[in-house]
Amino acid sequence: MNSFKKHIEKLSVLNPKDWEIVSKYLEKRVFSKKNKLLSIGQIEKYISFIDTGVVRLLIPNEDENKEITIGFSFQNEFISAYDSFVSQTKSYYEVEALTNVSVWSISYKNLEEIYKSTHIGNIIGRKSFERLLLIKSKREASFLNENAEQRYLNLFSERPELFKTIPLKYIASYIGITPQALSRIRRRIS
Amino acid sequence: MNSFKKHIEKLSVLNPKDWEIVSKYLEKRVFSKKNKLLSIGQIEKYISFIDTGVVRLLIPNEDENKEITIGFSFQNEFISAYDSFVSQTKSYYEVEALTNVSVWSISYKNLEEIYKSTHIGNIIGRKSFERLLLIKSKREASFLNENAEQRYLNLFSERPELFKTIPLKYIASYIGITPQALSRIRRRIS
DNA sequence: CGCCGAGTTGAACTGAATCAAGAAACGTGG
DNA sequence: CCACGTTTCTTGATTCAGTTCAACTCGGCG
Repeated sequence: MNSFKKHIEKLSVLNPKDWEIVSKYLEKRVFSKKNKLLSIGQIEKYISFIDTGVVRLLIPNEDENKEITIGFSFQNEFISAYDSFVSQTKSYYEVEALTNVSVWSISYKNLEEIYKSTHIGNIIGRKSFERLLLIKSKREASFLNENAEQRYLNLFSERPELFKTIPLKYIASYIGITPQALSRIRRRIS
Repeated sequence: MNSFKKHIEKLSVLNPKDWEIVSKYLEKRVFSKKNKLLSIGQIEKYISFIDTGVVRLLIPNEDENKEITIGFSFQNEFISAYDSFVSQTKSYYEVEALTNVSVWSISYKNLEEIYKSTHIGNIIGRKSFERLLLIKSKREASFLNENAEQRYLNLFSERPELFKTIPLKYIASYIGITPQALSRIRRRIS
């Protein structure tokens, strides 16, 4: 729980009373590698803070083996199928554990309680949303006016940690190209 | 103000007291065609509801004439440079009036007041965010696993109103292709 | 040891960009 | 209300980035 506490202390001043309330609602959940934190069609019940591990967000495709990766999250980041979470409707993407994963989760209902009774609740909700929107917006812009090589280089400079743990084929999918194309780009620029 | 009221009544039950508070904070703003509601580098101060007109969101590009369109909004929709608004940092995109435009705006500060003193404030914030996130997410998925023709057809079926008022070159830019490519697609499928 | 998934490489193909030029539509001033 | 210039849209020819299909290498694991 300590990593979570430290993280939100960075986002905003955390008074002890607020923390008391928040911590009461934290649920620890663990998942082993390749398992799903959330499957297609389920309603996202949690917003989660990754204590250890790496997860991937993906949209599985009609014709198998053509799934697309829409995001990754690491230790000390929040993760949720936000679309589904905020609207409490079925998710059209999956959340999958790339490694063994351990998270601290707050359920939708409990988050509402936290909103009502603390100041920090809003910060958690707002900040993790801001971050998401920023990533999505950058991503949109990069699809619209960069080529694959530039997208790769950007990703590499902005999130180098990705390349330590994540298979290249998922990264290829994330930047919107085939593994073959990524392989060629990497050879070209090295 | 009436169109705004009707709109939020659709989103949630609106009690008279809440409306009294909200309406007090509404500012009418008008822009004539081709003017900007927000320029690059400014901080978005408002969340606005479009009473009449059409606006376009765009990222102007280093080499002129290569700007990219990242969104449109119509009558009875909310519009804001959300990224900038929520984080109160400089916007990297512009909001431009494609026609003469009239909006009802709520400033950041006043929205905080509304949050504190009404229930409807949250609904306004939350719903317009949900909508944005949904559009962005769909868009991301469509860039990743659809070709230009499919993107065009989707857009056409989902937002036919776009094609009545908006120059095709902006639509081309929005779906991520050149006007020439769009022209060819349209010929091919008709 | 043999297998399997991840990554690489090659060759052919294709969707969309680019460059260039002309046609159509639009709006502004006389 | 017409004439003009400007912007938008279309069409053609060429080029190019990235896909597809296929074969091969490499490293880890049962």
